[in-house]
Amino acid sequence: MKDPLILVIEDEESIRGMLRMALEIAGFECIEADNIQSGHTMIANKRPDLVLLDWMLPGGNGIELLRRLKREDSTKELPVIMLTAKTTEDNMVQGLEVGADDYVTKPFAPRELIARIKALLRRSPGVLQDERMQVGKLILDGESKRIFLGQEILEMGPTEFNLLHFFISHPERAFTRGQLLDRVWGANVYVEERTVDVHIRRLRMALQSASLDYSSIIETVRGTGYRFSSRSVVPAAERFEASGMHSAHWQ
Amino acid sequence: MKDPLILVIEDEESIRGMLRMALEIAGFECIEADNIQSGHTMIANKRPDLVLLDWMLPGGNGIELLRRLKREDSTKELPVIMLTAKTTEDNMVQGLEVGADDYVTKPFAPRELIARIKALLRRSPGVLQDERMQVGKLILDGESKRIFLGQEILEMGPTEFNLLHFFISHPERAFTRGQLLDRVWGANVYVEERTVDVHIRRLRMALQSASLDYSSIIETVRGTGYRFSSRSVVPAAERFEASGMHSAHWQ
DNA sequence: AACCATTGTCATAATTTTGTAACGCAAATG
DNA sequence: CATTTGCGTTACAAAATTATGACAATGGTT
Repeated sequence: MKDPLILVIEDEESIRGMLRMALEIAGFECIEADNIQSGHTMIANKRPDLVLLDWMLPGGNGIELLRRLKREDSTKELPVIMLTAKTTEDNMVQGLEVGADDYVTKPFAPRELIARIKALLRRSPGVLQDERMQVGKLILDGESKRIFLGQEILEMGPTEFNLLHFFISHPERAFTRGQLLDRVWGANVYVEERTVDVHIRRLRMALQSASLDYSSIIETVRGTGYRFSSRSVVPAAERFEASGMHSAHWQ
Repeated sequence: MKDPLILVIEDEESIRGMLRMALEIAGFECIEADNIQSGHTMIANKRPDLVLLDWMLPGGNGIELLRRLKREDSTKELPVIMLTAKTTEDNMVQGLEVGADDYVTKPFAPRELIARIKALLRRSPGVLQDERMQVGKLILDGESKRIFLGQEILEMGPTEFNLLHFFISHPERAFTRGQLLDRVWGANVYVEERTVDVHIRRLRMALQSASLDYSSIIETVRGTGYRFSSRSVVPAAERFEASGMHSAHWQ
């Protein structure tokens, strides 16, 4: 999985440096801004997973930015940790009230900061996930992270699960290996394109149970890549029912 | 078991937001009202398990609503926690006199609030604690805080008990280590994610008696976390019986 | 104070999953 | 047909992820 991206908005060069080092050691990607202005821009462009925001900043108070972030829907969910020099209760309270997800007072122990960052980050991924989709007798349950074929549970690795998840939500459409790598493996991951073939095979293998064989639901599009198509396996009757909901439905 | 439903009656948007986040992380359902009026309506319609009531509210004092709630039989039992900005003894006393079950002064630590909510919910029957749940031959008795496997009593530490309690109330669903930390250990607890592994192991160890071995009822979901699934241990016949009660029932 | 149970962390072992390379067949090309 | 190109398969070693055992800190008891 890709390293989480942390944006540090802090004007003091030395503190930024320390933070960058601590963050990178802990395995985070790190980008920096030294003022509200560029900080806001970076949030819009780089889409960080979390923001460390200094309380006092030139060109506008830090809490001002925080307020703006929590007001906009697009950034409302973005976790923000306030960095404050003062220990006064006032600041903390005000920060939390405006919507900071946590705050840390300088000087802070890097270890504690990292722990808090992790604590916040672990809440993020579970938001956009748990759906349930079905095509024919093939069911993908995002909650339990399982695949059912009829009554049986299919065993497969995480990558195959993600691949199937992507396919089942983008049916009847051909993707190149490159597209699959970008959208299933994630951008900026350098992996041989032919590796996709191997995972396609593993997925096909997994798509057969004792009684049913759905392996051909993933079709090869020669010269292009692969396509998930229910036409090849799902009987006509079921197909009609499913197609009405764009080949998948949730319950 | 369905998550307890908490109603937050509070006019300040930012505080509501913070509360919602804290509550949801702690595993509660959350609905909100920004004034006495709609708050009262929601209590009647949604039947929350507990109410967080701000002291000062537009359209009628918060304590006014509290008084009304405690007067009516239908809502007399409904636990209410007052939120007050002032630390003055007066308010607190007045609130408790009118029948608030607890009160918390702002600024409050989310952790403390959650703890108090749980403490209150424990008292109301059938909501949080005193339940008895069963999956196969595994029985969790909330009152005695004991676990039975068939005839035997299983020994385990508090954390393992809580973990099992959480799992048994949320079966057939995969959780990340982070989610487990948030919901079993509590929000705002900074613990290494790997620690979950260790407790899972301890729980699995505990889940075997002399005659029965239920350790595999906790499945590891590679790349994600863990899942409590009765499929692996409970015979089909029993499974049917249990599933009808959503895999758990209480007395 | 000594003891015991419980916890959170590490270090290390055990397993699974992943990415590649290699080989052979099948489908286009001409 | 002979070639070339693309894909399916298999086998492996590297990389990730989990399981496990040990240990020190903590907190409560006796």
